[in-house]
Amino acid sequence: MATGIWTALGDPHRRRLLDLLRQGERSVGDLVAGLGLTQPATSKHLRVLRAAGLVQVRGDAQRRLYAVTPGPMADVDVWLAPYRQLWNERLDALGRHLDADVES
Amino acid sequence: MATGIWTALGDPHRRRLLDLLRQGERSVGDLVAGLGLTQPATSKHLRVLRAAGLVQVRGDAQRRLYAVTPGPMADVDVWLAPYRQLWNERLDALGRHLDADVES
DNA sequence: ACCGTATATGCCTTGACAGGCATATACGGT
DNA sequence: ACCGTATATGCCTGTCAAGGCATATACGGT
Repeated sequence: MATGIWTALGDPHRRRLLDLLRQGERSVGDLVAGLGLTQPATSKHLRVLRAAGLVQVRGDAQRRLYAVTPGPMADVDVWLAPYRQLWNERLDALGRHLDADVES
Repeated sequence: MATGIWTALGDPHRRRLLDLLRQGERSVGDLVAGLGLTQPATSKHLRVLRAAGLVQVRGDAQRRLYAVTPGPMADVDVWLAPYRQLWNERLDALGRHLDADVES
């Protein structure tokens, strides 16, 4: 059940992997090239992402095609939501402040 | 400049701290009680949050009152945005699928 | 000046994680 | 059956972060 979504997203390499996968399915080889890490290291990151439910795998002959499954990110989004409201309030306040400056 | 926003938010205790601070300013003592950790451990978490620009401190006699400054979370939000679009598409697709089922 | 309260910092141990290399496994082609 | 390609796993090492305890610092009251 989406163990460690934050941990999974905490690593920059893994975020980069997801960004690469946003363009569509990619083989591990492609991802290795895109990451600059070794193949084993890349595979391990993919494992973490899979465990977190953030990616899906599909076998294609000896290749494995990964695709992003963003569902679990909703958890992060949900946590973030109340704060989004907070920082929007502050931006609004800033906007009003600037408007007031202009008017004065 | 908001170093390690993901790292800062990665720890559950720190997220809990932020959730506590969402209600308003709190002293370290209050936060210690709310966390269940020791006071030094709590202070260290607060240090990380401060370094990430997620909280602000204000001195009040010997107490230090912390308040949340959610600005840096926008970075996370920005990163998340394209995926939000992705999972909304999927939810929409699911919705259409269910509608189709209902219609059939 | 001293003391108590509130908070921060230092030191230490432990556990988790990343990444490299070597190796195992999966699979198709011949 | 064998081989090459593609990917996963095991093992090892270094790094880093968390949390506990002891201690330093800040500050107000007396």
